[in-house]
Amino acid sequence: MKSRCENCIIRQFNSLRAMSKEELKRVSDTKTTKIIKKGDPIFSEGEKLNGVFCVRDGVSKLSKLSANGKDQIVKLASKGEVMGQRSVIAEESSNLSAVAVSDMEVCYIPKEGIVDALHQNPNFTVEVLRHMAHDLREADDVIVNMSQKTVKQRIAEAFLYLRDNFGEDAEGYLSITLSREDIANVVGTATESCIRIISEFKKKKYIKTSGKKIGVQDEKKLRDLVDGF
Amino acid sequence: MKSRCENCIIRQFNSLRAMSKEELKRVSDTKTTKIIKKGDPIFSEGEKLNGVFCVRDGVSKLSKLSANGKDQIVKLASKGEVMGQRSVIAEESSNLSAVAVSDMEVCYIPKEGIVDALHQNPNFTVEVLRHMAHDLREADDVIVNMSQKTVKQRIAEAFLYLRDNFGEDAEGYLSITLSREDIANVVGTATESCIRIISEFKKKKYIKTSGKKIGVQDEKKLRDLVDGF
DNA sequence: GCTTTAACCTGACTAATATCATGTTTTAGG
DNA sequence: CCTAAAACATGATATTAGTCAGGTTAAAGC
Repeated sequence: MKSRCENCIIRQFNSLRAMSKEELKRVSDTKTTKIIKKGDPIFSEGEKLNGVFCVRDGVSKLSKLSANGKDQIVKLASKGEVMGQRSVIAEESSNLSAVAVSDMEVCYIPKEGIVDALHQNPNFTVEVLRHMAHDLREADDVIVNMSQKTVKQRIAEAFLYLRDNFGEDAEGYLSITLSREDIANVVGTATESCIRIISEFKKKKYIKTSGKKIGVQDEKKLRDLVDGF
Repeated sequence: MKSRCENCIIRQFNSLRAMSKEELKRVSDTKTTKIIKKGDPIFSEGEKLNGVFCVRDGVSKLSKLSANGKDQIVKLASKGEVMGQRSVIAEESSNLSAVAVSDMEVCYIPKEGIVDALHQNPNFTVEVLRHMAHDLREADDVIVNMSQKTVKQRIAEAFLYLRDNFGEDAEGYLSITLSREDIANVVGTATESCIRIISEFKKKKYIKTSGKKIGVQDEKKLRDLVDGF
């Protein structure tokens, strides 16, 4: 049994909510749902995308390979986010790779349904535009953080960001579990430096760990650090 | 005598070209043209924008203040570029400040004409969307550069970027003249470090200078440096 | 359950870059 | 034209973060 986009609550979180009944029906008829295992790729940098991916469950990292062979994670996409929009809209091959960070369920939507709606339904287009404007603002903020904050500050900020955007479990650990290497690739540092700073934070009781899980323990201290106190 | 948007060649470079005759007429009727002196602000971070600014001549730096008091320049806008779009679309106050880097002529276009066109003319909306998708890709590239490249590489890249995007004069100097501090703020480094590296490049004959003007002299060496050779 | 591999961790060293101090040149204003 | 301020420049030093090398622990495959 295939579920319908019309009934998908995920839609409430993204631009698809601005689609008309008919547009949504078409999208639903052409979409395919995929199960993706943790660690598996969804698409790769340079690949021509013929559709977008709507995340129903799990988290994906969107990264770009740098000249020195390191992956810079530019965004983490979770429930409700649409991946590959930018490339489809700009009619360019993807500038990012997407890899599942946890087990995922995503819907693949062929671009035709999206592109046609963009040209015919201004409400939908404006909605997509708003989303992209938001992403652009976030990107500006990241640029400033990268150039003006220390690695320590960026790691502290990353934990707060992960907690605020992905939540925490009953014991106060982050719902999202990233490897140290992934965290390093989010903040743009060497894995060893990242591990060292995590150890330091743990020693200072800013955070707590349990296996791979990490939990924010002293929000204020972390925030002060980020703000430069 | 007031010039009309319909006849403005600048329009060819931006999303306004996708507007209908009527929409353009309205924009032209409500716009005002301003002369802005080098160093003068156009708008500031946090300010609520009630319109966008279309650059007719000159260059503006778009920057964001970081916690440690430094300005990070996120973009340089020149002829044909529209500033403030993002904020107007997202209906947020501006996340960036705009300051004239050279004497400028800009047209201020009240947002109503833009917003209404966005909701009524899908071609225009898609055109704006494409532009923003492009900007977002560039932002991703900047993030990777910031985190993965050395200051030296970023400065080398900046000179090549400035030449490719703003051109050079008959003697081979960059058409755009930035202070050392501005260059430092583009690449996200300390002014002293920037000056030092410029001196080094000059000594190695990668670039030449004449007063404040800088010219690319050895493109290949600069490019090799950027690419990590 | 054992073995292999990947992830995590720590120390020592090095390279890159920021900061501070100070001097010189250029530019702008009266 | 003169003077003050801003921009440019360079040296010395301190700090940050990257790299290399060697471990330990945890996880995955046979």
